[in-house]
Amino acid sequence: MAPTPKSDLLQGTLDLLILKTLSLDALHGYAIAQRIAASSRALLQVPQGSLYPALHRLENKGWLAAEWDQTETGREAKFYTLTRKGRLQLELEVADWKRLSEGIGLILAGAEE
Amino acid sequence: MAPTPKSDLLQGTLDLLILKTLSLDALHGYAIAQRIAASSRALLQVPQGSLYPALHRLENKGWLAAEWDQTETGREAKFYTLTRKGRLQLELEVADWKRLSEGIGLILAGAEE
DNA sequence: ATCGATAGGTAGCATGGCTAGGCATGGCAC
DNA sequence: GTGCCATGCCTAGCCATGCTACCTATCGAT
Repeated sequence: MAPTPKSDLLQGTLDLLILKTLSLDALHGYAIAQRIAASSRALLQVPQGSLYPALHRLENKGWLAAEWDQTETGREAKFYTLTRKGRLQLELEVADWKRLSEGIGLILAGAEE
Repeated sequence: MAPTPKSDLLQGTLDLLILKTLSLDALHGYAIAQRIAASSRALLQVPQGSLYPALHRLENKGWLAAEWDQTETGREAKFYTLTRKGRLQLELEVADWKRLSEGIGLILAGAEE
């Protein structure tokens, strides 16, 4: 499949990815990772050991709410939804990302002054 | 000037910025920070407490070489140049950055599957 | 004389993702 | 029927990296 799956992403982007993904659908953790991989055409892959701690972190910050429910296949899973604070945070992180990627883009383009 | 100068950038991008900046010119540390700010139209700003340790780190990894010289204004300053290894590393980091920013772009665009 | 800009540096902290494990269940192939 | 893979959740401990907050020194302009 991908020539270099290359697991690690940059610090700080994981929250953004999770928040954005959950802004479209309430999902359980495992499905979040799948959705991120699918939506990014496998460019980004989130290892479980990064995902679950991140979900707990975001929940502690009040950006996500969790509840146990059943998946379509009848299994128990913890579903996460964005809170109002989470939506605000998502907007902030999107803005930060745009600033950063624009800045880096300028520099990589070799813009002088 | 910028509404939210917002100091901190994402972890992992600093090396890329330094390497790219030095790929165009040999510069001393202080000038690197200025160049990054100028090239990014002040979107990105590197605090000294991040910059100097990073330069030492990159030098230890063999990606930069340093030597003391004089600035145009006659001051002593430590000028850094990219090594061959540094150029290779730059290519890697540029590729990683593209993968990441493309991936995030897809997700923010709401691409499904 | 003093202040801002130029130029370099350090110590210590906090964050946050990774590796590497573990646990449990369900469905499918053999 | 049993063994394995996918699904689903989790934690401990490490380590890399950038940040804040300092310090030092020189130079030019006020």
